[in-house]
Amino acid sequence: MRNVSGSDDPAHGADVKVTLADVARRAGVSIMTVSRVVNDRPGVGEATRARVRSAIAQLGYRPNIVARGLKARRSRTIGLLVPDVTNPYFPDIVRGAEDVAIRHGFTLLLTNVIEDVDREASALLAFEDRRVDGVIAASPRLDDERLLPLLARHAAAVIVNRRSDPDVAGSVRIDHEHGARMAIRHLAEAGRREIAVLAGPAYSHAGRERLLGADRETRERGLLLHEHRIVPGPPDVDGGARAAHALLAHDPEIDGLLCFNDLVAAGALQAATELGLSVPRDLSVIGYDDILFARMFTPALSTIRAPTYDLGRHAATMLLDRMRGEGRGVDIVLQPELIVRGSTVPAPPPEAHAADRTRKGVPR
Amino acid sequence: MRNVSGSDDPAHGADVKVTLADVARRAGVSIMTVSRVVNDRPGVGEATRARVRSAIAQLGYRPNIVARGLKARRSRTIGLLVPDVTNPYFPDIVRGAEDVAIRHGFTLLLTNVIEDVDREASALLAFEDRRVDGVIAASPRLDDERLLPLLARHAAAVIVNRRSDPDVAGSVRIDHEHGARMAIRHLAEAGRREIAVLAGPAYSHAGRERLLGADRETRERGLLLHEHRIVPGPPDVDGGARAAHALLAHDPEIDGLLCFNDLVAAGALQAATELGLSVPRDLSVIGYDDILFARMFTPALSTIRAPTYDLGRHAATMLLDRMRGEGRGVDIVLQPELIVRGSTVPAPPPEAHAADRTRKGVPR
DNA sequence: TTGAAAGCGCTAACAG
DNA sequence: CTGTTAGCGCTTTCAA
Repeated sequence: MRNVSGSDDPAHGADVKVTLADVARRAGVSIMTVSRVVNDRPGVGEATRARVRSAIAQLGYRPNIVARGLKARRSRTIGLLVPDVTNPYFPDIVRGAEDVAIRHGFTLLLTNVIEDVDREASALLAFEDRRVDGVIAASPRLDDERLLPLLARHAAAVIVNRRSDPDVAGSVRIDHEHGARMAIRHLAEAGRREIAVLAGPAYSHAGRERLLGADRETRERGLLLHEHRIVPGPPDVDGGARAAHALLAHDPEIDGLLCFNDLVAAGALQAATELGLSVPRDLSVIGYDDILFARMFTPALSTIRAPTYDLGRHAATMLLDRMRGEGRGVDIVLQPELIVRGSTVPAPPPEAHAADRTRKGVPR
Repeated sequence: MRNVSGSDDPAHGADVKVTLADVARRAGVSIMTVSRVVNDRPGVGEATRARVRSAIAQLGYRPNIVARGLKARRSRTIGLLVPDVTNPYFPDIVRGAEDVAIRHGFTLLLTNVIEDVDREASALLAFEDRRVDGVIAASPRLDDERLLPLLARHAAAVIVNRRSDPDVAGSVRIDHEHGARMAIRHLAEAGRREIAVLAGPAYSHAGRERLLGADRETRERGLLLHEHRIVPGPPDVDGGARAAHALLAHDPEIDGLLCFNDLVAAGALQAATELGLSVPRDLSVIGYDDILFARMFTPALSTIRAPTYDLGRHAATMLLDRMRGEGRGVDIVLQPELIVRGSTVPAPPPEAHAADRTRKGVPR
């Protein structure tokens, strides 16, 4: 019973695949009957059904998804595109999406495009070649001009972290403008007036929305966000360190720094240390995303928490809906949350507040 | 030219797929000729080849990998199994494997089994149903009894972080026994005598090897590793915090702690803080893996660096070899490296030593 | 309730 | 150099 390889044949070594025909022969029925049983379709007598079931079990039959996909035009596979799994922001999205997908019998084809737009485009084509049933593009960097036609060729698509044409793809995103506004407001309330932004990759849509929010919020507070205090750069620790170093060395007036994400913020914290600046005394640093490690930095990083797992979960759910032709025109916008820690204010509030309740895998 | 959807038909919306037959008709040749051109096979005149090429370009033809896989029995897909992408240890492996795979025209089917052995087994079967060309199992938790038959059904397989029967699967692993020995030696040389181990999941093979190394090394140094100072637990921050809290609260003598991985160590650092212990004064903590964030903890975490990216790279290379029937019987064992930071010794040495050279995305 | 025939899009093997 | 035939394992359609 626990023998996956069938009882007739120990099936040591590969390529001894049992087909519908084998099962049919064994059960003394036609291959169509077996197919019906396998797919739980009506039109098979109880006795026959039982006989077929037992043949399936004996032979250890498993349907060949490739063959099924060729005929039936569905693969029960979802293509998931992420810029870089190495950034802890994305694995949470992956897990959210995967949990939903698996529960519905789908498998994820994950592609990591390493922050490379061309690889992004070719990954989308590769998904198509493999006839995935739908795609989720997490934080795509391609411009609409190139992205939308590529997505339009898929039966169903969802974009994470960016607005989209609802006919082409659903959209699940975070209100980044609001997130950036919260961050700026927090910096301002901490008394910071000379604010700079490490803006991340120029092609990031989320980044642009945050910049918009930061710009508006500073303006409304009568602060200035000088253009040369908006510094683009790669969305990783190294990129953050370099950008922050250059920025702070040339412009020591800066006392508040909003970072593209927590990795960039980690780099900024390092740069500050190298330059002999004390955080938060001389400089307040706020990140974005609230990755698991943000609270372990020194000082612990204030940040804007993005509900990443939910982002993935909603994206997959929405995709499944769209595959069934439902839910077109539904967009989901999730609200981020301000998390205050030691990198922006001298005396961090007690850590164990309500904000920590949604995060799994973290003590308390 | 840049029009992916073909020039005849704007092909807005999905399911307007161009087939070999379409191209053949357009080029006025047989479908076999087109197939030869697509696959860069000889036996087609230059003129014809050019004509076919242009038809392919005009129609935006892309081969249907599903159909090809059905006939040719290869999908150019590799199944990659990881316990949990949320642990920064694994994304590095993923990237290493993916870089190699993509360079050779393969795609990764990634499955995250969330530290669940049953999901691990079913993921392996799902790979089979999809007729992947080979599988890489990263740190599989299944016991040999269950794992090996599952892998044997695949044409090619590689196990990461664990020994294996070379007929069934290749093996790329880290010399964990040695790694644990280095860790213990380091603790001992720092004057620690009362050593405990947060051993991670009982089913982890890597964990067992490390325990073996720790046990031998302590013995050889005339130290004792009491059985009740070996505490299993989940391999995440939360698990580490709980285990460390319980252990240290009941056994305050402990002055050296070897952790299953850096996440567990992070939890241990938190627990130490909660218990009012100063690291490294009262307690030295050493992790394992050297994830990107280890250096950002407070204090910065001493750890055993595992060459993760290389692990993935070698695994994929070995798998590709085995698919071609080469390299059976070749095992790869990589050596880990001791990284000393502030969590084990009071005065951390200058950070920017040679050890940092292999790690990408980190300043300096 | 059951089965036979046709074909998804492609490639291997053989013919011309 | 080019094309024809057969068939991968399955599901859809239609007939019994």
